[in-house]
Amino acid sequence: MNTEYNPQAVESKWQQSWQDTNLFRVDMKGDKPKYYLLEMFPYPSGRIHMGHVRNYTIGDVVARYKTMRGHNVLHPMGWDAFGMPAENAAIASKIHPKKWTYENIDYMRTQLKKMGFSYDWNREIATCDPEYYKWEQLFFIQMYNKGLVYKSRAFLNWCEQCKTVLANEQVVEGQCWRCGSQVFLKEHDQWFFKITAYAQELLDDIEKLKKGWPERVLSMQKNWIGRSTGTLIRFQIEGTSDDIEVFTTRPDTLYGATFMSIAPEHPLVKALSAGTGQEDKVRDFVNKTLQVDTFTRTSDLYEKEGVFTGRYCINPLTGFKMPIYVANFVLYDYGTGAVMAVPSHDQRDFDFAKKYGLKIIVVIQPEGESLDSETMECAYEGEGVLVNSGEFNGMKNTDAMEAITKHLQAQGRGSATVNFRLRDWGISRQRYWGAPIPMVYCEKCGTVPVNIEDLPVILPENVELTGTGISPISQDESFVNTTCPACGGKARRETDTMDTFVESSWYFLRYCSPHSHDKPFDKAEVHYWMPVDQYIGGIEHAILHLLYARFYTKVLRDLGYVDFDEPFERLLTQGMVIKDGAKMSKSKGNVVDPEDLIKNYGADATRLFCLFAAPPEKDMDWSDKGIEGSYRFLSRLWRLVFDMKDQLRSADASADVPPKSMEALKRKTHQTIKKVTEDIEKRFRFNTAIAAMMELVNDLYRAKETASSPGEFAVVREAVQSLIVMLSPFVPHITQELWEAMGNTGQLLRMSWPEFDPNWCEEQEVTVAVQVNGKLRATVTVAKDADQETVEERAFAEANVKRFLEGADIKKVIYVPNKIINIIAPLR
RNA sequence: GCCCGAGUGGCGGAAUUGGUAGACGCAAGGGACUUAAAAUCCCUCAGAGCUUGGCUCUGUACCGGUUCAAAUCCGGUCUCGGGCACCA
Repeated sequence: MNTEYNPQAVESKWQQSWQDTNLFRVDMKGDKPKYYLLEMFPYPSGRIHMGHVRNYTIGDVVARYKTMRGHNVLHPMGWDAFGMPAENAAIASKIHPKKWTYENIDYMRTQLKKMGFSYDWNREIATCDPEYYKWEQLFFIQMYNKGLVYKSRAFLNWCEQCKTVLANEQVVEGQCWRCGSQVFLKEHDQWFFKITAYAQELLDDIEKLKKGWPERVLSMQKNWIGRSTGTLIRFQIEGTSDDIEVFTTRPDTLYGATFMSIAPEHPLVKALSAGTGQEDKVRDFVNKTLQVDTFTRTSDLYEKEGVFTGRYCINPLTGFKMPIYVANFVLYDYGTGAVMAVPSHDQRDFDFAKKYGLKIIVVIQPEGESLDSETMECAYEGEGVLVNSGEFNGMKNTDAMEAITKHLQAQGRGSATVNFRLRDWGISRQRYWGAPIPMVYCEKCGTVPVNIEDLPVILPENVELTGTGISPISQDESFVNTTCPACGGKARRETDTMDTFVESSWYFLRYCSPHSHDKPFDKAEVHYWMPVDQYIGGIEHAILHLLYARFYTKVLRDLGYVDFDEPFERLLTQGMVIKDGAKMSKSKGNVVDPEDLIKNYGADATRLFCLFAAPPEKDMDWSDKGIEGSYRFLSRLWRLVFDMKDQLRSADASADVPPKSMEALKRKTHQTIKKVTEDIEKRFRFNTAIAAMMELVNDLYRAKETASSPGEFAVVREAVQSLIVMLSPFVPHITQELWEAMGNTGQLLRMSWPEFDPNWCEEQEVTVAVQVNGKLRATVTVAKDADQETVEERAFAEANVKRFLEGADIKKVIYVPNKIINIIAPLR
């Protein structure tokens, strides 16, 4: 053992040892309770960043802790390896995405090993491996056969920069989640996963997640699913037998519906305007609107405009001829893409009606007021009583909602319905580096799934990447041209690839049996390990990945693969790593490279600071000075053991009765064990756990000065030994080295977690605060659980207490044992 | 606009059930050791005041309330962060 703490030497020594002994290998043998700890796997972008370091350090503490508590812990790692950066790198520097990806994986694996994370590398997976995406293609076909996958032509979010469509979840404030450029709507053929079929279940099962997931994530998911109840109403288009369908949450205002607004993307637009003389105007308006990016279109400031289609529809209750407008504010995506407009009771419709001179009819009167459609200056959106509403006049509007819906139902013109904001998940990507969609287009048979025996549909490697926006594999004739699985005739393959979020929707299942060749995963293995007991990752996936994975789990359940409803029992969303008040980014120049930290301070100091600087769920401020503090602490720990190593080696840690001089240290030791155990177990508060261990080190430095006899060193040894074991999940390398230096053998990961003795956790003397009229006037030290009389006697003896009691009558004394005594004594 | 969270020293943060606010660390200042520096060790460190080895007052975004006692509970306000949002 060296005098000086040299992290590099210590860390590489033990990393080698762990690898050589397969220390982190797990399987489902044994009678220990299982524990599945999962961190969100990284995209192999090239190097790990501080966000990974923080995420995986938190996970590693829990994994090691649970192992030491006697659990059989599955702690896997892999690569979310399909995705656009690989392709962009290929376009920019002519490296094949596969080569680029696998080189990155190799480098990042080395980096993760240098951090000392306890992954079972035997279970490593990369989603770009055909052995992985083969099963995804199988799921796709099975979902297709079950009606959970369909193809449709629709207006979709298009990112010009990435040359691909995006799912709704991947558009943030009208911008691409990946590159930040503006998103436009563009008409496309797309494959969809029918996530809406699970909308209600996804919402209902949030209840099951309440005990283990952060409230914040659940409320975001609830918002996203966006359930609202209302009425579906069919309006007949004048002069035809066709209908326009509308979803409304205000059927009570139907008598006031005086016109109709439909989205520019609505498929009826063309037909409606045909032959009315409005055709040109409508076409120009639609084209103009479609050119506006999504962000502008959905902003409050965007001018509300519309064009009359030249047609009318009939209000089913009043028979009123409602002009049909194409309006730029109507979302094709929500409800039916058409809205019945009630200008008297909806501000937007009111503004629109004023602008285009459309009729306004008041149908709800608020109590004690009388609105007049001629004079009203804004819409009335509140509650009231129905007027101008035929047989419903006089009814409260809240009652009228149901009554009118029933009435419509009887006429065959409407029905009560539930509408979700959630849209089906569009998964086609017009990009190369992804899993091919296993479908074939046959001239005779139409769209046909690939035969299951023919999977995987391998992504061709010999392609040219130009970045022009045409799917590269569509250029590969040998890939595209195939035979129809049904009739054997000439056919063409689908050339879009799947959204990479599909891969991350089930990778946690593959980890359970990563080498399974004949099926996606072994049922018994999955049954043993799943669900994930603790999932850890960034809040940025609150909706995206976490919603998709929940959906996919339910689909796989319905396909008979798994028998649980939710994949992740508990979720911890860790905060971002911030420096100088901003998220680390190249453009801001505030990036800290973990590799430099490992080089300068070692992995242990890096891990320690990540855990100590803030509680895991909060954003963490990076501080260059802070990591020096962590390094200082580890050096202090090193010296402590080094200075005493001879005495510690010869001391007997099992001596039961400590000498008087060491009672305080023994007490502190057991208090620290209790605190650290509870902080990890109950609260995930690693920062306070570390603070407690720092206190113990401070006390040990004091004890070191006074200890001389073997009996005293026995207590010191117990303290140091417990400390090293407890610190090992946090800083596994230095602790292992010190463990050995003290004359112990074996891996700390195989040691059991120290137990505290409750008798030694309690102080025998306590400091009781003495208050007079609620203000602190003194403190007295008394025996633990001293009775009130004793404490009172001591309290009254305090000079400062006497001073404040002078000229006062003691009315009442409140005593909380071991804490506080409050003397209530108002002045005379 | 609706729905969540948060607000404590110069800074990161602690106070777990309402019971001594500021643990632990960083920064800063002072001292010891040293030829010197680094490292290390020790001390001070919320603000104001005073009769200064100690004591008083104020203090957990702001205003008010409940309570013997509030950072913690309740009502209101402000600020910041996040989500949803022309959602029919």
